[in-house]
Amino acid sequence: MRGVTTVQPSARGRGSRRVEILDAAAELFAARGFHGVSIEDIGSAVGTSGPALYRHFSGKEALLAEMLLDVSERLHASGARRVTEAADAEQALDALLGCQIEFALGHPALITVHDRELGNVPEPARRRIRRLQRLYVEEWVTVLSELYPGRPQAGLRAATHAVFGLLNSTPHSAGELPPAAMAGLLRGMARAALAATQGAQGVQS
Amino acid sequence: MRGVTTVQPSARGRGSRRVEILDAAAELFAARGFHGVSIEDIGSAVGTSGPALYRHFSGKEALLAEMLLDVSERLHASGARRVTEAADAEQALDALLGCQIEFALGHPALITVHDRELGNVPEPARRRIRRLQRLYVEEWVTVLSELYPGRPQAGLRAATHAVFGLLNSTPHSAGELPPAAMAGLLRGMARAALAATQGAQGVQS
DNA sequence: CGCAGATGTTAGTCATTATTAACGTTACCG
DNA sequence: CGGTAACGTTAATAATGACTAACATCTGCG
Repeated sequence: MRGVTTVQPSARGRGSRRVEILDAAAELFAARGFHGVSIEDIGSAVGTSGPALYRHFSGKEALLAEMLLDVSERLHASGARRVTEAADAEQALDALLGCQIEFALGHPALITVHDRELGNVPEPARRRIRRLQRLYVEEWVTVLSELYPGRPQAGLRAATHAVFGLLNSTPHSAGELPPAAMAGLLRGMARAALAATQGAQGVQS
Repeated sequence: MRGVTTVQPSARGRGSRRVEILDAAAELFAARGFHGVSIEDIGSAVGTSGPALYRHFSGKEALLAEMLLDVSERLHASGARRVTEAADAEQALDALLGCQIEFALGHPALITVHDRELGNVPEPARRRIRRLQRLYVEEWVTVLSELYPGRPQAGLRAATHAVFGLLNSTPHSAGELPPAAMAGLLRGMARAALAATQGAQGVQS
């Protein structure tokens, strides 16, 4: 009945269906949480009904795993590349900021899911995702160590997480500002916040 | 069988059971999400089994609603009180920062649930929670407007959300730093980030 | 004492939902 | 043409889970 896909059989790229599904699932997971979304929901979001998804993924958890793995890899990879291309620590930080801001503004749903649903990924994949996340954070910490020498790593790690929180706030203030202005604002705030880690260990009254 | 509550019938406060349940539920919701936690889970977390909770709450959603309503009220109320007690805008901002940091460090689970699970609250209560959240944000925006005049409200609102993201990052960097150091760090970063909203509308290269 | 009320318990009930089974259809390839 | 692989479809199946019912127990109070 619905096999009337006479339009374009499976044109438009080889594994195009997979990404289509992943995109739809990301939106839904971000909006209602992993357990708040059913396979049927995802299916109907891409125009098929429910069990069709098992032609593409071995299960709901596997779908989530692939999604988060992909995000972690993209963040880590583009972060690493742009850092090695940078001339100095200053530029490296700019690159990292650009990387994260670009991703947060461009894929708010993925960012949201990425830091909420790791707990629902089954063990084999979870370790890999965690490892990539850790590497990405360490990239930031390394650059910051170079830029602000003498500051303890623990503080820089906490500061990094804080900046992630700041940058990833995008989904909460959606539409408040045009994207370009938002990017500029976030970049400025993040830079200032990082610079302020200076003597913060108790100096503040 | 389990009625051997001969120890302390219901001593230790009148509605102590309710808060005990709310606390346990907050931890669980923060860790696994609203739909990832069953009534049974919450029950066994407080030593009773499942349906006993219906003696205290009319349902799972009602439980969540009460939890979020309480958080929103506490944040808004203490924010409002401390702002009116402040001598000037500078002190008001300090008060707001203290308010939010104290809450984020003291009740990470509540903070987490508060900005993830609003979508699962049924309509009558959801509106009230949203209203309180909006009022709380507007409190920040008002103070910031006073402190940094001439900046557009939209930008300040976005900046406020960004600072919330920064401060609420606490659950992610748990244990990285002792609480006092963490509080100082967050305060310093937030202050600097807000001050940097100055000419951020595109000045940054 | 005897009853009211608060708080639990266990055993249903009824939906929802992930996953599998069994069965088309369509497109391409020899 | 015949067959195979890719992709869907509509039934089960089986588990889980929210909520209700029916039935204690314990406390305090008249």
